[in-house]
Amino acid sequence: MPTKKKPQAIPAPERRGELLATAAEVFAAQGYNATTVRRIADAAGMLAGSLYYHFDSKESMLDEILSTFLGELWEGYDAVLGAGLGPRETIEALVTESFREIDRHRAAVAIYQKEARHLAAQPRFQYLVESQERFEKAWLGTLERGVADRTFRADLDIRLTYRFVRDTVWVAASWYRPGGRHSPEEIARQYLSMVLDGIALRR
Amino acid sequence: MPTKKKPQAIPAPERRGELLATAAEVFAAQGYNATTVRRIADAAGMLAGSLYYHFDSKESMLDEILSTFLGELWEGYDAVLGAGLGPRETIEALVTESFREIDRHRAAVAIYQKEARHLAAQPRFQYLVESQERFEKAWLGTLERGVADRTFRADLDIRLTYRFVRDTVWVAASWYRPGGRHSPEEIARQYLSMVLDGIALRR
Amino acid sequence: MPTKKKPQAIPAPERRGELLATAAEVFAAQGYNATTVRRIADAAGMLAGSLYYHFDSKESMLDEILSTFLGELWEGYDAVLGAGLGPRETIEALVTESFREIDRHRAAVAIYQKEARHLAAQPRFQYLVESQERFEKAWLGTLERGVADRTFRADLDIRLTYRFVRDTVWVAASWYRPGGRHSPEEIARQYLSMVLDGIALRR
Amino acid sequence: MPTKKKPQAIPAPERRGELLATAAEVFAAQGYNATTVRRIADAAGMLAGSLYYHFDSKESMLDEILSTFLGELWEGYDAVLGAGLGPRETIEALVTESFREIDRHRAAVAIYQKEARHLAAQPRFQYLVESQERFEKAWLGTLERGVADRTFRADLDIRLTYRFVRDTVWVAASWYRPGGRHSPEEIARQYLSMVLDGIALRR
DNA sequence: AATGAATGAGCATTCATTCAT
DNA sequence: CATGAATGAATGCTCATTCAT
Repeated sequence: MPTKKKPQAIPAPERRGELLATAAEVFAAQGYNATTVRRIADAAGMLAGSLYYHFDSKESMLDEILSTFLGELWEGYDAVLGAGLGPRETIEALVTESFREIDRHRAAVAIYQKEARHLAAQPRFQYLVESQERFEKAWLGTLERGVADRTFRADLDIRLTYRFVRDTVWVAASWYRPGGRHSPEEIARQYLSMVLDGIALRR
Repeated sequence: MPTKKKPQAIPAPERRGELLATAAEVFAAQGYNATTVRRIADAAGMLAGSLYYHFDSKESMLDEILSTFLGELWEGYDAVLGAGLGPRETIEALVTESFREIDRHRAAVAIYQKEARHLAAQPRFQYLVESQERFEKAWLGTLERGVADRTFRADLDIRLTYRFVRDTVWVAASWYRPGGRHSPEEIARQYLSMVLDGIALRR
Repeated sequence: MPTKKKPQAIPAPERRGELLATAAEVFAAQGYNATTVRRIADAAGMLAGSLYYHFDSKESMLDEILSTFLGELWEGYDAVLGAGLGPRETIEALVTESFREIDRHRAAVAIYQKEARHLAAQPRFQYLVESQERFEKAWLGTLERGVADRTFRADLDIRLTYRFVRDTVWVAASWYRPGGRHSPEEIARQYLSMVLDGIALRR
Repeated sequence: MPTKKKPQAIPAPERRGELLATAAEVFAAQGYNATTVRRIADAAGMLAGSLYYHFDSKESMLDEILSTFLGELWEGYDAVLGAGLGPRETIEALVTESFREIDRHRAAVAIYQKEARHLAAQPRFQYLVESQERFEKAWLGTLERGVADRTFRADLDIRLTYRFVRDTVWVAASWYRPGGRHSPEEIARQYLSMVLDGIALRR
């Protein structure tokens, strides 16, 4: 947790961040719907009603958690996509960036995995749909470039391949624990090795 | 599926099955907790209270859906595991069987993915834990055999590899729609090709 | 339970009686409100809905149980009250008759004790109020006669005495089990001895 | 009683007490099962859900009402039983204490009378059984001492006598209204006179 | 900033009752 | 006579949210 908040006057935006981190952890552990505002408040050491001084609603906490996460994710992705790398290097960089993101925002990623689909139906979470579309465009485009320049195999259904790679990376958030045996970079390397070269021994 | 039953003298135990299929569909679409008994009843064309003539509780519907699914899954898996196949053929058969299961029980698989973790804490759903342990033993054992006999690569963390393969297969339930472009067997073949040989073109 | 019902044709009024006895037993054991129609049906070996062939409603079962009991009770009481006995002999006869009634209709008496007060508010059970009024008149009148002719003590509040005697007798239904150690007449004798002469040893 | 609280800074734990008194009154009047949480809330001038801010459940209200009552009852009883009185004086003191308790906790006593038997089956209300056993031991023991020292008659079945005295006292709660014509002590005196010496005039 | 108390809508579940067969 | 299936109103309870202090 960040520094001690200053005695007074200043709005203490850090408090927001702390509370959101707490909320994200609980949402990830119990699921958004199953999480009561009271449990978040308990975890934050306050009463349920007090959260409403900081946030409009339970939903707006979720909103802020997800949009903050997606903001940072796209910062990283955009840097990769704008770097002019080849298809294979782009995939490698995106996967590595993804595992770093899982490391930094594990709770947010887990929430995203569980809740994105049904949240996407609400206007408020329209940006989830947009993000997903950009996401698909970036990955699918890279795979297509790779097939075209013979980096990737041409005999696979490309949408199936896209889903394979995408899922393969992100589900890791469901078991990944920051500070565990493997660093995000190490996990990325192993995953890339499996995705690119397969698990069968080459002869 | 909520097709109206024919105006004949249908035996009745089928009614249970119909209702469970309806419930599974709704659970899969909205999540177990977010699904109200009323919505299930709506989908079944009856009133909420009427469901309780057939089932003890919302939870017992979930229970019956999951245990039925796992029962059939293990029937298939046990046949594969008892067939005396080599590691690669075993993995191929398990993956194919899994996609067939996704095809037959898409809703149940989706529910399992979303809810298994927190349900496992309840005594009533202890069998989820047991199933998961058997599952892990079967897959991990096969991978280890494969590493030993040089079917699979020895340079990968084996637990990471297990998770990779496992997740890779089952998340497919989140996008798979029965009756779509690809048959389960076709999807299995493509997934196996990616998992075993990778997506990179071999030189 | 009575004789085997005849093969057909005749409406079998005995069946009603059997069912009412079953219902009374369950009402007495669990309380009227807490008793579900299903439990009565279970105890009678049929399904809940089937009871409605015999009775209009759960309430009408209760009604029939109570009115039958009160009918028999008043038959006995009226015989006593019309016999021209002295106050002490009247009290003795009423108490003895009451214990006989408890012996014959234990369930009904227990139900009466628990439910009469709040049932009395409903028009349908108006007869409970009337019965209670006749009851009070009979007992109070007898006690007053006894005070007047110096059979009973004059130094006691007569309404208090009435309640004392009345409650004393009827609560016995809450612990009395037919076929137990004491016959109704034996219990009546002991109660009368206590009520009339007290439990203290006379010097 | 639902008197509006004064517009001051009242400590708040009193609120619990007020609500419990209200609930007890309703339970006593309608029976525990027949009482809806909504009716209690109505009587307290709030909505049903609001009660759950103060209490865990309807059952825990009942629990608190009964255990509070029994706690105070045993405080009084223990003082009497520890005072080293003779059998007759002990009975007199217990009866007087009981009527005082009825005066103070009329609703709780009435609830106890109606519900204790079936509540006793639940583990949560085990203390009702224990209390009843201590109760029986105290009364039965006192009666036995009295028979031994020739204070009480030897020609009566002692268990029957116990039930007689016990019921005789406690049913009074069903008609007693605090603030009525007779003080608890006056009623106790009359009851004792009847129980000990009988209602028949001595010659 | 936070508390304590309350709101009100909604939920899973129960149950007396109905009715076609 | 009895069953199987359904109804619909009510019940205990939960929970996001509000607001005066």
